[in-house]
Amino acid sequence: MIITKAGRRMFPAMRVKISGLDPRQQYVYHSSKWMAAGNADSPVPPRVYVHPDSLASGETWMRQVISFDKLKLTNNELDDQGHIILHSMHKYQPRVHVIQKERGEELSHVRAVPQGDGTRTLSFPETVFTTVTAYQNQQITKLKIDRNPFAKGFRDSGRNRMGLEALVESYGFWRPSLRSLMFEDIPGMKQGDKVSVRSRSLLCYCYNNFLSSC
Amino acid sequence: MIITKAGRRMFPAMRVKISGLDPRQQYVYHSSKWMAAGNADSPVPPRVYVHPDSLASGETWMRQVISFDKLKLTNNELDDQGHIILHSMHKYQPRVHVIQKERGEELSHVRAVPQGDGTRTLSFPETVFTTVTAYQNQQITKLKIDRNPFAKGFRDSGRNRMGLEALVESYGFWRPSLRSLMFEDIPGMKQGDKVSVRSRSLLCYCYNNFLSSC
DNA sequence: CCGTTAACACCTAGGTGCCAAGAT
DNA sequence: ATCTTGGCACCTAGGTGTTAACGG
Repeated sequence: MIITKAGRRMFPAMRVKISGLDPRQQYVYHSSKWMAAGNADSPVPPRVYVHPDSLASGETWMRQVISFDKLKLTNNELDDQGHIILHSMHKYQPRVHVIQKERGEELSHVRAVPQGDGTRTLSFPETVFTTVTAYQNQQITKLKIDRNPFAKGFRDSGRNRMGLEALVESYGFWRPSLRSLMFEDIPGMKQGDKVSVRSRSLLCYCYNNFLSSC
Repeated sequence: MIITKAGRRMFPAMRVKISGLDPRQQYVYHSSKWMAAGNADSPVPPRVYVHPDSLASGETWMRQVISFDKLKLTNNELDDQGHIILHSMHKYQPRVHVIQKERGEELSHVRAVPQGDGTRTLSFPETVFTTVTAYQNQQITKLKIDRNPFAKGFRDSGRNRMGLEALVESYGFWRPSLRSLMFEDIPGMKQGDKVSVRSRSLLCYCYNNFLSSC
């Protein structure tokens, strides 16, 4: 994933369909978790992306696909735009937090995600990605240009579509697949089985698994 | 103000600075109230525009000017985009509601504004406007073109700036003036004097008073 | 006759990868 | 060497008044 100082979107965006919620007031958080690869060289407190539709009822969240397409990544540790701060050349795994609204707690881009019974944390291993400042692999570049509407200016309309795209399609990843969610090991959290999540837009992430660099 | 079926913004937008709030959780609503001019020919239930920053603390609201520039007006009574539905050739007065968040009440574009001690309703007589589908007065047109960045394509950069603009400037309206707020006569509401509001962008509205049509 | 509509040219605002230049 | 930066051309997305055609 390309990151800059000014902040760029994550493409493709995390898109999720959720069910099994109580039609009560809920949030959806989205955050990023730093994965392995070196010791603690991250002095920056982690941030979360609060979905702009928050605060909304469970009924509202379940009605349609929840898209995090306005989320922006940056490598600027002094960022004051509320973007998710990442380090280049590191591997990350996006996480989605479903947080039940209780009492008068405030939403915040900087505050840590409240933990406890009211919090569900989901993560999909196929959405793991590596941050870069310039693409290392020409096939990833091609894929981004073909899929991202904002990159249409670089499209080579007459090219033959063979390559990784056809390969990945043969794996059946390009169609949304129903995923059971994976609760993380948060102390005191019940591993309730009522919530299910459908992950979409997996295609490009799959490339990140096929190719070691992105 | 121009209204269409698809929905157009109100220009200039309502911009307000508020003080005297308790730094607790608050909303800011914005709605429109139909004024006089004929009997009840409005079978459509009135809508309100919920400021996108809602829900936020009083501290947040007081920190900067609150702009309602994304509010859209429409003359389509079957509108399903949540826009404010108005009738053409009628006079309206925008209102701002400051609503204290209590319990678990939900925000809604259609629900009526809750009334009681926790609600303050403000209105500025100088922001009264008349709805049209085509401008009736060439000076209003000129003003809109000169002030609205999206209408820059119609600007006649070499024109002489004399006319109503100079006239209104002589009245001192083009500078933000501190306005004491006017609480409406809502039963059971205390006329507390702690809240003050600074209304901005009054210039164009003033034209609506100088000119009978807009 | 007059109010309304929809397509239009022209803007603002912002999201792409590219590429030459800079930084380490 | 390798990674990073900032300006760029090229897009999407959407906000203007205009204008001709429409409709009561």
